[in-house]
Amino acid sequence: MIARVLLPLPVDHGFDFRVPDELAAKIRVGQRVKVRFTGRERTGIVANIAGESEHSGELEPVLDVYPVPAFSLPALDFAQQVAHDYLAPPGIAVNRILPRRVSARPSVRKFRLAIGLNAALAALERMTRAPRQAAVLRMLLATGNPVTVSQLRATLGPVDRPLARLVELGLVEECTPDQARPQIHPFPPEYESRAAWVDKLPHSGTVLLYAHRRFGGYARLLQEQVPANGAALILAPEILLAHTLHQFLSRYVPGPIALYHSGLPEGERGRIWEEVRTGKTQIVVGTRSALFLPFPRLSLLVVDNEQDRSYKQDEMLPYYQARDIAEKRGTDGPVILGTAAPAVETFYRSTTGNVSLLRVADAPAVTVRIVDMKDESGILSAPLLDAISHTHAAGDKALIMVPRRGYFQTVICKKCGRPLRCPHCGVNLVYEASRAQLVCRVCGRAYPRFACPHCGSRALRFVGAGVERVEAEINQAFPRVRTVRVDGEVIRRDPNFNLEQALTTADIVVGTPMIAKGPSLPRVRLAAAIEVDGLLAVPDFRAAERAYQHLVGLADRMEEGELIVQTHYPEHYALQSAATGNYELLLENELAARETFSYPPFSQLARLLFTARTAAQRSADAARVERVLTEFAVEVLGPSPHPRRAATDLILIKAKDPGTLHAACQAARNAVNRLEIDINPDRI
DNA sequence: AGCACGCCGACT
DNA sequence: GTCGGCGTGCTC
Repeated sequence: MIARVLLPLPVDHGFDFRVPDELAAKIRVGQRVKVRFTGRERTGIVANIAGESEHSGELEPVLDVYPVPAFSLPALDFAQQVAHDYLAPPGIAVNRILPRRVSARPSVRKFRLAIGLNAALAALERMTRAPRQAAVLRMLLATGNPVTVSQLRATLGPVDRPLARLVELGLVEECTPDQARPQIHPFPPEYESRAAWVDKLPHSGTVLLYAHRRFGGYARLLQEQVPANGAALILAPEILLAHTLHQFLSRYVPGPIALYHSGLPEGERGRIWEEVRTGKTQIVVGTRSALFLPFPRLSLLVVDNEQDRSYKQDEMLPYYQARDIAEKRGTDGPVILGTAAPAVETFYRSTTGNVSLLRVADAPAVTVRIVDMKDESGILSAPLLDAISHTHAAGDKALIMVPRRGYFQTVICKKCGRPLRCPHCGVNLVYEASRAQLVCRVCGRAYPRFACPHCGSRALRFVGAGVERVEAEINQAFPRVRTVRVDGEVIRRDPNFNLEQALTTADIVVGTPMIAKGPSLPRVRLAAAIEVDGLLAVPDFRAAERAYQHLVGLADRMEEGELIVQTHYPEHYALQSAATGNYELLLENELAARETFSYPPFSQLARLLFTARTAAQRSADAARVERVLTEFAVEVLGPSPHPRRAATDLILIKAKDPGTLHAACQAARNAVNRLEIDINPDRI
């Protein structure tokens, strides 16, 4: 008996190992095993079990079998299919997808009072010499609901000792998973009309659900259309949004709902994985990685905010597009692609047949005003300043979106007119206001004393506004308004950052487009998009579409109110489309442009990244690949240097159909060594 | 991925 | 004359 094992190596095949008799009864396809390979111990996934091997040499024995976590057969097939479709080594893919271990208990531990309210109050009275225990008890009393340790820690500091003592005294107890579930609320009447689309939903196939405020409908779907033996998976593009959706659905849907994403501790992910495989957990809310969970049968699959670029995995192999592979995941019921601003490619598919469209006319009560900046001076237009002061006077909140972090967009030499670039990376430097220095976003080098590297001049001009500069301008114009800045840096420092929470103490949020994602926020009555032209100018064929999506997303963060769009190009179709709610205007213009230049949906794209060390080697590799590609019906663009990654060149290839693209990429892979393949990239 | 094998430049 | 660079190929 032999086992074919997929090891985490950049090769396209598995390796055979002998199964010793004592493991023969135990070993199963999909399990993780320990083997000795090239002299060292490694773990891999069993892809096959067979009588004998075709390998001619001696076989090493399987050393150990780990029964859990394990792939189910369909889940293993799916993972291998994805690896194949995206030309990723199957061993790397399956070993990344399967969690490494299973923890016994949830890492998110919740505690609640073990005694009645009055008894707790009495205990609190007596607790004069244990202030920390008293604080914990007080917080549990105040919330009434189970509280997580991290919540306690966030407000009270270290709580492990007092908590343990309180449990010992019998005043507090740890919740079982069932007890930790929040109370189920009755479905609010105002959601009924928003959820009406549920009755019109087809029972199978891919559905583009073009609607605002979709959460209520999802809750109803989970209640009504998931059979007792079925399961449902709901995807959100980011961890934060998955959290929000999970919280919402947990309030209205009885039964446990698991949350699964890459940010969870490994053992926790393994625990949920096994609960899903054994059918114990039937409803999961998660990010793209949840698509690989081993559901025995899936009755419903939702990809919410299908247009979001976060569905593209582009940090590590396999570089898959979750929205696309969701349709290959296989369900008994429908695959719902939910959005209020459909991706052009998805909407186009709904007009050509294989996706059905369910469109709900329910735009929120937001008026859009486009301000022509040709008539304005400064960064904040007069109408915006006016709107801010009115909003603030009414006690309402505002969101200001700026497409760039930092202070200025760039710094230009007054003498020779060139933007200041990093001498090492060749990309434009950005100004870091807090330390008054220029920094390179690619390599991180800082230039505290700056002069033009080209002509040596010290006379510089700072152009374009970033989030920090807009925040400063608002603080200057409205000294009494409390602002909060939200960008990647803020989130990195505080991963638990919560915009809704921040708005309880702040009046205005100034942030990058990340603030344009998520459900509506209470009391926000004004939103503004500054320097929208910067979004439209991004060198990417999807730039206009993205600008449109950001504007719709920003408007959707208000139940009602006004969106102000500042631009030098007020007649641009993407802005007009967002302002009037006329999606077809965007669609027609985009489709025309993409047909002309042969971009998706009229072609299939792949990016080939050449990563050989020397520039000479990279261009030799690229030339070789170009020669190979002449055999295929593909268009080749480049090579050109990668805009953000040092020592990387890229070629873009366009093909008419996925099959041709795949074959061409395969040939390129075989032609050179240092090559990464990114099929259907989210940016070009 | 690691590791060995193999062919071309600066050194005890 | 060797040490060592990394391009190429293989590992069950």
